[in-house]
Amino acid sequence: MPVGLEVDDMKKLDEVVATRRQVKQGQMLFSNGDAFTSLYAIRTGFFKTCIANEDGREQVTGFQMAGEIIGLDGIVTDQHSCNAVALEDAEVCVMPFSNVEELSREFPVLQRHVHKVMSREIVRENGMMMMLGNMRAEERLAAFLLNLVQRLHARGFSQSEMILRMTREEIGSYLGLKLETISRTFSKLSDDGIIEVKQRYVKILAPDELKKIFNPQSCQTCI
Amino acid sequence: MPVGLEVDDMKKLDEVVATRRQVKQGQMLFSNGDAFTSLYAIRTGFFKTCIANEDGREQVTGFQMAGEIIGLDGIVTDQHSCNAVALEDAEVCVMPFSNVEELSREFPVLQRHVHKVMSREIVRENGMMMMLGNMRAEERLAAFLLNLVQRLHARGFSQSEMILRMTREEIGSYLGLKLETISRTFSKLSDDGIIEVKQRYVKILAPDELKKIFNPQSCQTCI
DNA sequence: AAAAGTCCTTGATATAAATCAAATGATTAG
DNA sequence: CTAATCATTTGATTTATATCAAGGACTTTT
Repeated sequence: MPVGLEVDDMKKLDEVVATRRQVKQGQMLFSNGDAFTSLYAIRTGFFKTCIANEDGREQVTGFQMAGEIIGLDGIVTDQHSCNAVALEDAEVCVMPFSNVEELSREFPVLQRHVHKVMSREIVRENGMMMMLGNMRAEERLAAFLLNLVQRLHARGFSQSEMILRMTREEIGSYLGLKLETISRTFSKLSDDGIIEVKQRYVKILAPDELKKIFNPQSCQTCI
Repeated sequence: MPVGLEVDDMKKLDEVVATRRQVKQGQMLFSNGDAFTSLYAIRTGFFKTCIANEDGREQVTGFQMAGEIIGLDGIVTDQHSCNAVALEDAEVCVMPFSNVEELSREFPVLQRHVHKVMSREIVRENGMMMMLGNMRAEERLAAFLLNLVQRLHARGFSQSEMILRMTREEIGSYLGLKLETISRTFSKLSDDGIIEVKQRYVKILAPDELKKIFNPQSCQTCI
């Protein structure tokens, strides 16, 4: 994944991702309390990570798709502190963390890459704190849809259409809202002609309007 | 900071933290957009990190005290994405990140330490998402106070008393609440005899009651 | 094809926290 | 020492979202 490596070096790096693992829809890649041994690079499929309170309340902490890394939560205590659930059949590369660390010492470019992956996750979660602490339901959903479609587009999919892999309840949990609020907000955006929604299918009809909801200042067409 | 090093190794590590920097109360150690060059280990003082929306809304993303590391947000883009503001006169060790990376390659124990620091921050932010997404005002403030006093106690301070370094507004921003709600919740906890509050001074009178509010299940004395 | 189970939508009502407002208490500047 | 500013508390009211409830749509099972 990191660039700037020689062919021979690449072979060494391949060792780190030698083994793969299939995860069926609904199954867990790892769960809270599991011993931490490896990071996982998602090859195909779609995951959610979530944590649960003692009194049963659940918080989805992220949705991850192909090319993204999960498992970073386990490093600090050598135990995972969240559950990683496949929302569709998935395949991951298992990257034993001791290998990752060993090769990071050998290849500065890999080391830098690992650091960036972790920093990116910290910055993402900072943004989530802003969402959860300051934004209204419509803003949260707009930001969520824009982020999702942008990540899908970066993987070669449409920049306006998508099939959601998660339920309204899971979106709600991620955004700190109840499923009814998610549903109502979808309906509102649909009534306003900004998106088209049919169950899990979402089409963004007016991306600039959506951006304006998320962030009134930064809209391209309304300056 | 990491353990398991020889004396000679320690000297090398000292190089990484050779320079120090004073930050006066109210001043910024770094701010959004600044080039990222270094991590900072807080020697003395107290910081907040915060991000600001384009439309002026501010989210405090963390409070940091002696022994903690700030600046990890800058790694991913080589630019800082938040502001770090000293809430009291502070001194930090400047750790040029290139040195940190270089020495990490040489000393696996340091490498592991850096990874744990980053993972800890990810896990902390996961917990904040749970707070902001699922908990009521009283639970958030209880969790906040317990966390703060626990960190202070780990540094040799009282396990029941503390002087807050931040305003009600900053606590509110961190917890996704308005300052009036923080004030009312302080008053409620005080009326219930769980804490004593006099402006910035807080004394925890009934720690188990506070834990029960934060997490009804995990209380020691109520099983 | 019918039944059962999810998931989703929508309406009516309740509620926690926000907002607006004013007074009080602390801290800083002159 | 006094004025001025800033931080905090408290009350009254509003509001966004949660909760409760019911029906509808889609999916899976039999």
